[in-house]
Amino acid sequence: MVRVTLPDGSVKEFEGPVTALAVAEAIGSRLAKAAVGAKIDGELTDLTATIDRDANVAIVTEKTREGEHDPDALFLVRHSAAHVMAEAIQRIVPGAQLVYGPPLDTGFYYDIAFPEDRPLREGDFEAIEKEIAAIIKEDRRFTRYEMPINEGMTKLRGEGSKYKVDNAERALEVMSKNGDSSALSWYATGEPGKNWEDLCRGPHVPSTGRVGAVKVMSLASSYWHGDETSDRLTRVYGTAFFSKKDLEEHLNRLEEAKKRDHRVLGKQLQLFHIDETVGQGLVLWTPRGSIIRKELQDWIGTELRKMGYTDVYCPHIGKLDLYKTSGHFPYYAESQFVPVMERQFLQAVSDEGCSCADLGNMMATGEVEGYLLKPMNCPHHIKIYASQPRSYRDLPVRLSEFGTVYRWEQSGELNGLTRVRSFTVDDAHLFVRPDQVEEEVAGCLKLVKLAFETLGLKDFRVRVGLRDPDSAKYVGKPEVWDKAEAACRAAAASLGAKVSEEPGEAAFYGPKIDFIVKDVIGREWQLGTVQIDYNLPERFELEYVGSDNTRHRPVMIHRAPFGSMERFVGVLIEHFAGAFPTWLAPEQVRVLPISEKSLDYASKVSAKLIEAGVRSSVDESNERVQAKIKDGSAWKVPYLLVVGPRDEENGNVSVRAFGEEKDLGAMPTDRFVEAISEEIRTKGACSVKDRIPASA
RNA sequence: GCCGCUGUAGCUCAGUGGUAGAGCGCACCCUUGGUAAGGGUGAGGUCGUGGGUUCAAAUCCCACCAGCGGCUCCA
Repeated sequence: MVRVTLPDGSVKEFEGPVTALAVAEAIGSRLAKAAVGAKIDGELTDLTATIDRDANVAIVTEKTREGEHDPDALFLVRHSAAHVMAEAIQRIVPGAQLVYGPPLDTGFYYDIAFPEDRPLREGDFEAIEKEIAAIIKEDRRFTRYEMPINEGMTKLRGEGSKYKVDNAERALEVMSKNGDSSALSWYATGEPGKNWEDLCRGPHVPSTGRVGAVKVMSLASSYWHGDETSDRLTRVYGTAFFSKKDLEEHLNRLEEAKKRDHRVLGKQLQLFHIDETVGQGLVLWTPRGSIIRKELQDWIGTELRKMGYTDVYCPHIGKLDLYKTSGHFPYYAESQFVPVMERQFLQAVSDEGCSCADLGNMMATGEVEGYLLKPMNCPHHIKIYASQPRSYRDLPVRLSEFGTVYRWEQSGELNGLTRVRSFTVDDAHLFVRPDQVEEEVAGCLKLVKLAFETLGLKDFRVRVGLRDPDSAKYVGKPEVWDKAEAACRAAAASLGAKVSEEPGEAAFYGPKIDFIVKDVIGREWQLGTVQIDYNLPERFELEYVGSDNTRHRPVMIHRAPFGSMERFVGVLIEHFAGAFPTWLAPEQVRVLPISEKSLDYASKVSAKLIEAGVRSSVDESNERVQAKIKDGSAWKVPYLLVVGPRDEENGNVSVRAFGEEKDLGAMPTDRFVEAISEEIRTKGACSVKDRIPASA
């Protein structure tokens, strides 16, 4: 007797072992038809899986009861689509060896080793999709079969794919760790031995016909086991849905996301420019983008003064010795710009024909002195702290600077504003007594929260970056690290957001709390960060005099609520899709005269706004107002003021707000100036729109 | 850094061995128009850079530079 408990709590009893499909049938024939898989005691399985003991069983169908895509169903369809695509590709390129093909959040990929003389090209996509369509049409059953380990390994070795042998070995390793069963499993699409098959743990949808719509998306390269010294593989990305309609919707969403891409909008809205003549990853802030950056900077600066920070300014370079003490040089030499060498050494080096390695060594030993473009601001700030004796009464000392740093990122990593080689950190370093750490960290987190909340950034996660116990790249004693990590954990827990702990993500000098957001194409970027550091104070022998009149070591807190201005603005561009809130908008108001006759009045209105500190301009073009509106909308200007003789007579402006289809009606110019000033001052907490009665 | 793809007018893109194209934008003229494109005329490109093949190269080949998608890295 097998008792099956269904998700609604009801129980069905069966004489003996049953398949999930039989359970579905017992519930209803429509459900059995719609079923693509099952969840047995929480584990996703094939519909043909046997239930031989009492269990909780849920039948997985395409959509949930609420009509949404079921993530488990999507997993099944994509995992199955990966098989179908692999078969299609092997039909087209017979020598292609399959490596690994997992489902992803948005689709799936298959890593494949292609013969050198027959690489896969994007031109092959059409043919692959045609084959896929044919395989789907054949509607062959996904058939699972198992083999004992020895027999299975013999079979795999006989087939001669080192990748599959390796997959099996890895699977066995995991299985033995879990004390799991002792069989390898294959899935044939159709009949084992007759049709195409792949070593796979499953599960899959019942048949290829259930894979509704597949699209081959892109090609990329990868390494076997992610190891760059190992085989290079071709990663074929695809996505799959149960229906063509869902696939099309997904592709449309991708199109829409592309329009929000900060690199696209940055060009379109003239927010920044990256010029290959200036250099890769070196951002030129154009006037419009500079306004956004400066508004953010002024705002956070005001908040910092309220919180007791003081501003400092530092040069962009420092002597190698400074960075030897801090630990940046030579350990991070590869991720920095090469040092600037003093002239006399350069001369000597060229005369003596030194190699790069020699030079590196000489710089490391101090035989040759040079300067480093600063990869971080902390060493300079530390020296400001150390420039005078400090009493416990002076602490915390909070030094802030929008400091520009330089890092030699790998060329393949550079990406618009989000990964660059020169960026400005909204940096500050707090030198605190040990008893002040908790409160000061809390203050830093409060600031990050304020920044994120004001801008409406809700979709982020918090990561506590801990040290990797197996790595030697960290400086400082384990006890000190334990203390700092405990402090980070406690502070993060107080945030009330989803927090994950990730070993290996710490800075080399200490653990950190990072705020991470996703961009429009799903890539994650670290923005704000708060880091507790017991190590640099040690390395630089920082001190303060305590109430006991003896010397003590301060603790440092590194923090940057935005992270870097470049990355933060990049993320904001995507967050707002280029339509910035009024207080940040490069152009806040554009006045559109109905004809040349109203040009004077338009200029007067605009002058009034500018006088009140609003960024305003007049569209003087020889166009009809319709065209001016279209143009103003394209630039995503928050407010367009249409003015004609009618408005001039009454001292009015006719207001049109970005994103509103209809105009909001006329209002006295002075009142508009007042309203928008208020909107800007409150950073959008109140809006011009609230003050205008909608026009009839 | 590695693999793949791409590079044509300010922007988006077509052209694929035989004298360089479109739309938008820009300039000028006409139009003086009340809420998402009024009309006309014109300027603008040694086809990313450098080599090579060819009677002839934007087009084919090689190298480099840059961008894109990944991988790897990421203080």
